[in-house]
Amino acid sequence: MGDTAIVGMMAKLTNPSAQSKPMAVRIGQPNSLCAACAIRDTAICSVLSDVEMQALQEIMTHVDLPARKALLYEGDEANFVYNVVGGTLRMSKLLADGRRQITGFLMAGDFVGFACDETYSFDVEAVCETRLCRFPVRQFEAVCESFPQLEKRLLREASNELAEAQDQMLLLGRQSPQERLAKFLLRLRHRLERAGQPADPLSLSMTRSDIADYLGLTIETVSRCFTRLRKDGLIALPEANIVVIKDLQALEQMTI
Amino acid sequence: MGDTAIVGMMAKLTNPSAQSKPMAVRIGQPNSLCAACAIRDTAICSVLSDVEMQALQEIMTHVDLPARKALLYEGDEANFVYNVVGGTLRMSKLLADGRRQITGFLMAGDFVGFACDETYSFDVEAVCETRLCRFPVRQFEAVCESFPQLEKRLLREASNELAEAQDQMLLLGRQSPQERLAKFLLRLRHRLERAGQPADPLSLSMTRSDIADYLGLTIETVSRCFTRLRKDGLIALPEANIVVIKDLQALEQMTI
DNA sequence: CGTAACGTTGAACTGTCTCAAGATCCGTGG
DNA sequence: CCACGGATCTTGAGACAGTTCAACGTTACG
Repeated sequence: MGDTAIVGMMAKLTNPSAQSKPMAVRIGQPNSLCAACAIRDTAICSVLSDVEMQALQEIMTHVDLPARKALLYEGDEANFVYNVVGGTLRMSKLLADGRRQITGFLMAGDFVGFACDETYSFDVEAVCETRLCRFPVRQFEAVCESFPQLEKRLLREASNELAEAQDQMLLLGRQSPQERLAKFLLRLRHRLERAGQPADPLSLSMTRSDIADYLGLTIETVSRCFTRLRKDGLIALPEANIVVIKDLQALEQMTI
Repeated sequence: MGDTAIVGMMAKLTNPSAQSKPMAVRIGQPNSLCAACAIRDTAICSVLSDVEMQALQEIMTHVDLPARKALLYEGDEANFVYNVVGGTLRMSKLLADGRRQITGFLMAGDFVGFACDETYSFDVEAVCETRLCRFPVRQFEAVCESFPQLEKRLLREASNELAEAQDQMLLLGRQSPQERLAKFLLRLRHRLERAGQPADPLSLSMTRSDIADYLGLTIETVSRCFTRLRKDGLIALPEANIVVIKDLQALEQMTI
């Protein structure tokens, strides 16, 4: 019974086209069982045994966000760290005049909250309906003390993000709009596959504006690039948010 | 006696204008004393006591690189991690046709070798004469097991780099050439200050080509931006590689 | 059915790149 | 000591890619 509810929730969270009324931010006290969680084997929790996980579960609460709602803002005190359970978020930075750069999309299994300061250095907002589990950072650190493999896993996670960030710098600094979009689609595909979500008809949860701010382009350029890839037969676009990859090799060739 | 030699070495390494004949790669077996090292209190070693540091020192060897020599290439087996003792290196990624993006400059106190794979995902080359200390990654991990504060320090280091990477994405994706150069100069100033090196007349160890590949621009655009900043009175350029910041506030204002 | 958000397309503009030439600095060798 | 060649940096002119501005189409929703 409880399980079906979770499954239903996850179905909605992982399928962006299944829209529903935005609900208020909900902080769930009644913890669902971590052992049965969808990201049990992919998130940082995967390095803990079911018994060890008790310690995490005790300090964990759920956060549910409707689409477009912010989880945290740059400058906020970094009091919590999170795991994404389902849905998609965008991490971004702003300039004074409103220019925005999205530094990454966060999806099921991702860790949120690497902070070098007392405060976050970025905004995080939900792209679509999203669920996270939340840990008070102090207590989380205490759990890390007990389980060194958790800290090691965090370091692996950070190293991964660092490598991705470097790849994104290459994209932003030296690749053409076409190449950027191709890389974006391939990454998204890879990311969804890894999260065990449908990736053949790629379903985009983010808008053209989000993609543009991620790729360092304007929405018009992004749109033109989609059209170009479609006309060249590399992709199909049954709907604006549904991408079918028709020539994987050609796409991959573009990004090298 | 040994100490004076080290001091002399460091003077050369930290002052890019003090050029000397390029020497071959030298891997020093006779370890200088870590306790007396210039980066003892800024690098990751700072979390270890002199006694604890013995464990690191035992597995450490020095590497000396002449300018332009590579330390490692993308795809190499990630068998070592490093600390930069003195000098400057560039970390970069290449596309098949030779386009290059420099993802960061490494200076005294920086850690090298965050790898999410069995292999490095970037090139690292010396910009000027450089010294590093090198640790076999397996043995380094073993030392980490013994001293959990070391792993914690690494995580802090990675989180820092991640925040810098995100700021660089903002720069590459959304800032004008002028803003990019201003930000670069301020960062370099900050970085040198932190490393305890002279930062008032800013002495650039990297070429215009390096700066261009770091900022996602061409060398011509970088040159024009230098000229523009000079004509606007924000900086002075007594030599091409010496920058005097004349209006710090105006520069800072540009980057926000 | 009307409005608002989102996406696409076209035309003109503009900033950066490309290409080319000249200036400067450095180490080398006559 | 000076001439030379190479590397680096600067500057200019023209080309072009991506942005800006504007209009239109589509979809979702009250």
